[in-house]
Amino acid sequence: MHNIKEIRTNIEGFKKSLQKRYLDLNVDVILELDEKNRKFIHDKENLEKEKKEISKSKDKTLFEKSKVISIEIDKISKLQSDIKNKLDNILSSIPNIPLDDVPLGKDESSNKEILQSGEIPKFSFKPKSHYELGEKLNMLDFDLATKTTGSRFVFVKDKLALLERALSNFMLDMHTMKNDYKEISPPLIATDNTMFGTGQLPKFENDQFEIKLDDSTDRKFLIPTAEVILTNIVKNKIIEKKDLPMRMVASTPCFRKEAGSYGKDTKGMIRQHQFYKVEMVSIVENDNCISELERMTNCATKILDLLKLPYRKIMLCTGDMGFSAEMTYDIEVWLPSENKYREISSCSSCGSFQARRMKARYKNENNETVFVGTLNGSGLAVGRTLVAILENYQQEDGSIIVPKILRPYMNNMEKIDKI
RNA sequence: GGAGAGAUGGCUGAGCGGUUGAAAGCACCGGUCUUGAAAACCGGCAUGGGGGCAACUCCAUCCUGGGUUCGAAUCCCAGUCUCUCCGCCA
Repeated sequence: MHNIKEIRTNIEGFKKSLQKRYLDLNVDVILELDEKNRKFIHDKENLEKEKKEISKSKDKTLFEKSKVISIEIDKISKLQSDIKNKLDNILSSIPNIPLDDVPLGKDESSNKEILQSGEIPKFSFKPKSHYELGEKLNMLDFDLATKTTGSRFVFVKDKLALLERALSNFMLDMHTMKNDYKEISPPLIATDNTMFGTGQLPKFENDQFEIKLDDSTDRKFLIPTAEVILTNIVKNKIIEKKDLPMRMVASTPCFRKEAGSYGKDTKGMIRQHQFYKVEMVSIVENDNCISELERMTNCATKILDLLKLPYRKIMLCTGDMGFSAEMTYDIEVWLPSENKYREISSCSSCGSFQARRMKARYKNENNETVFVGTLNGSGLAVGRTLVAILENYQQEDGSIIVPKILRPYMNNMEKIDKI
């Protein structure tokens, strides 16, 4: 959420920033609404002052006049709040502004590769896709999910279910024991206001699963990522400086409609309506966002290092970043069947963008109340990690070697085999 | 599901129709004292918005939304949330 005051005082700068996002937005409309809004506020306040003085004077002869003023105030208030709503609607749909170091570009072709790591496996046979492997093992069942639920769902069974659970546990252990994150098991449902805080609403409502829970006035949604519910822990709070940074991690199912991705990744479990993800969230002092982003990204890549999966780290360009981000690293894991890297984690700094929407603040060293910085990153997407293990660790006979680091989490199983 | 109680500043907590934006305490910041710290004492300390270069000033806000009144933190209605008791239940 952008500060209208800042926009007003730096129109050209704001326009330029939006151009980085390749956004076609009429800034003049914003300024016009802002001006109208302020005029109404001004008029309204003058009347309110007059009314206040009458009531203070307790002069009965003026009471009738006060009534007339009240009616006038109501009229102006209505006009003012309509304008303000329009303005807020526009402002809350404008994405965060990229940091200067973010490469300029419209789409993923302008993303910048930072590094590659790990050895891409060589196969003496044609590597199969994860869904072929999983179906042959009788441990991934897409048809069954279609029958019970619909497309873009899957039944994970038997040893792969264990592998999935092992991955969650392994990742959580790393982040809690080595990386200083506090484990949270949060609600999987969030209110509309919570969804607004992290930026899923109002613009991306079509991607969300709304559910009917009760007749309360707020709306409820299944979380598309634990980022939503973890970040909003600090909503409407003023945090003590000594309590920062706050680092939290959760393993949760995530629910996404994936509207607009028809025909994309329709096979397999790359793109599902429901998937597990281990999510890291950091709440930091605003100046520490960049260093925390580096730290968080390292926490994510460390998991891939330990699993011995080849990956690369890229910085997303201005046009490819998510709505709330000011800088994003994507981590992409190597998938032999596709012969390319696929996203397995995305770590973003949101600066104070989400904090402003959530009204999440802290007292800085000058005792001023200022907005916190928020960051989120997958550490990692569990479903896609499962995919990566199946494909990278596959054997010619269709069995899967269990990565060494996971074996303690899987009753020391060394291989996933049919039977 | 039934019956009650409550929601006030960063926190705790008074106030229950008219200088109350709000007592008091804690926390925090500045000062005196101290070799330094602690204690004690003095002072400061809510948020959002409008106007002004600024000192400053105006408006709103005591859970949310309506209503009564010249005037509402205080009265009325609706909603949300929290707590206690009873019932049901993983």
